[in-house]
Amino acid sequence: MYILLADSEGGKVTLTPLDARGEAQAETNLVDRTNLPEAVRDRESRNSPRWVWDRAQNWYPALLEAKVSVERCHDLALCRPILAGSELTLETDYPRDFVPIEEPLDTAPRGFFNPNQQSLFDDLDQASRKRGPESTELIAELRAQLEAVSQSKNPQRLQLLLAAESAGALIAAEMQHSGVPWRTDLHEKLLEETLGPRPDSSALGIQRPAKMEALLAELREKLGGNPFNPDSPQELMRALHRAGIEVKTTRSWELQQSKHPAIAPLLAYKKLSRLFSANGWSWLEQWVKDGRFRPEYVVGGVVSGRWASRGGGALQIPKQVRGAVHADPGYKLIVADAAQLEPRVLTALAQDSKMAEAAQDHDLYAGIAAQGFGGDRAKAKIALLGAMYGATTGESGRLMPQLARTYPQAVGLVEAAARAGERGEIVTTKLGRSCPPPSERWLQAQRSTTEQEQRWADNLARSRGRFTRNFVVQGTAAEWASCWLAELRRGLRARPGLGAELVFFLHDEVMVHSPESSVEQVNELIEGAANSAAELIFGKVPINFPVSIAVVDHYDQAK
DNA sequence: CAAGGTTGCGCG
DNA sequence: AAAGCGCGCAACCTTG
Repeated sequence: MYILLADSEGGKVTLTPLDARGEAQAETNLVDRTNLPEAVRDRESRNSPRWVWDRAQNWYPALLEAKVSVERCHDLALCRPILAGSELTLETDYPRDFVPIEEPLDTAPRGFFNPNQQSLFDDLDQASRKRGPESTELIAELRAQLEAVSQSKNPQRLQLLLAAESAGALIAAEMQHSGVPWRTDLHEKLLEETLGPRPDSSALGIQRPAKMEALLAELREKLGGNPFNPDSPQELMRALHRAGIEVKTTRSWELQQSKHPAIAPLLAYKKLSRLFSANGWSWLEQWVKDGRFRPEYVVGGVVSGRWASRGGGALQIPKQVRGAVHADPGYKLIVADAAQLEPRVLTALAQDSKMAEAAQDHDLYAGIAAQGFGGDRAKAKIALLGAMYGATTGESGRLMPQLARTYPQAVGLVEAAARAGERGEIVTTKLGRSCPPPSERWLQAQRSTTEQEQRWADNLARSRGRFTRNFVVQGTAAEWASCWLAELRRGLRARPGLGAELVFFLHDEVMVHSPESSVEQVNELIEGAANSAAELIFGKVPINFPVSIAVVDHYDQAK
């Protein structure tokens, strides 16, 4: 059922078979680290166990490198904080003072297993790898986690959450391994067309690309000819004020309000500057190797359970450069995103039947608009987003009462989450992930006495209310997305002949790199996985979670 | 001069 | 401070 992997003496690894409660089942095997991939492959093919390890990130990249993949795992380090913080385990013995599971790697060179840098560290790999936790320690942790789930208020949901999270750990490693297909030549062409030729980095001084220099010259001239550094907000602000442009910040949206002739070149400069520094030539050199962008994903890196990423800005690939994300010859990129995921999640959470009617429409916002906003889609969208984010002023705030009248259930749910957060309580997603409790500082502020302090405390309370309001929706949406991803992976593994690979995931969007001949079948898997995810989390509910699928050659053709 | 904070902007 | 949630990163700027 389970096999636990742990470091042992002298470069050996223990494989410990365990039963469903984490009790040792058969004898422990000791294998040499170099023989581990073979051993894993063998056990995997025989009975497809659930692999247990301190963290997938410490084991799985090396297995993938050796062309060994596994179906299922239990990632102790990912599951621990979920259980320690969950409202559902409050009455269990699982310790709530969350201490992260020790990281066995030297953390100094970040992304140690990052394939982008592996060549630099190949020799150090074995030598500097500190031993991970002992198997006895890990077995005890597994038992404690399994017991916490079974004693919890809802074992099924927590079990699903932990399984989805662990599947996420596998998928993250696999996607990092495969990488996003990236055409360096197309990216360079874009850079050259937009910025001019690559500046010579061997020359001294600041090197701006030609088109940035040209815009800068124009900008300086229109601001009166004084030299200043446009990349310094302070200097830029002074230069603008000298020219009589009275702005409070140098943000683009605010600059846009002004009609001054300097504004156009300034905004253009900012745009180019962003491309140059965030996704320019040095980004390409650092992150794209052999036609693949291999970001490091941090599963559960966001409080709400969303993934984060480290290095390369993987979750912020600008629309501008998406043309460089390009399918290989004979392949397509299948880009699928869940349509209006968060409002649909809210509908299911609140079991708001009126909103469920609106959700019959593939375009939920259009459905809402038809029901209560005179067909004005933009208004409906602003109102709904405002409800989920906690808007109080502006157009969004004004639309709230109207929304609350039409959808008392849905609005009531987020309002209740907000009030709980303001009181300092924790709130919980559908599958049992709870938000962090308020900090000591926050609690202390709430006990303050003077009027001024109390105003600040109210401010903090409202701010926490907006956080908890959004947490239940964003967190449950993240759970839906994890299940979607895991179900899709399962489908793809069951049909290896398709030759399709998951290569990218972004909150509510997945990208599959698929041979052209497999596209139709992959699309079916994607839609099937979405239905499965909805049913796993919410059961049989009359709310659909449609996905929009684009089959393209390059990413900027999607949406 | 390294560490940490702020500004601004990219993404959902 | 673009009305309201969640992030990462580069560059500038301040602090120790």
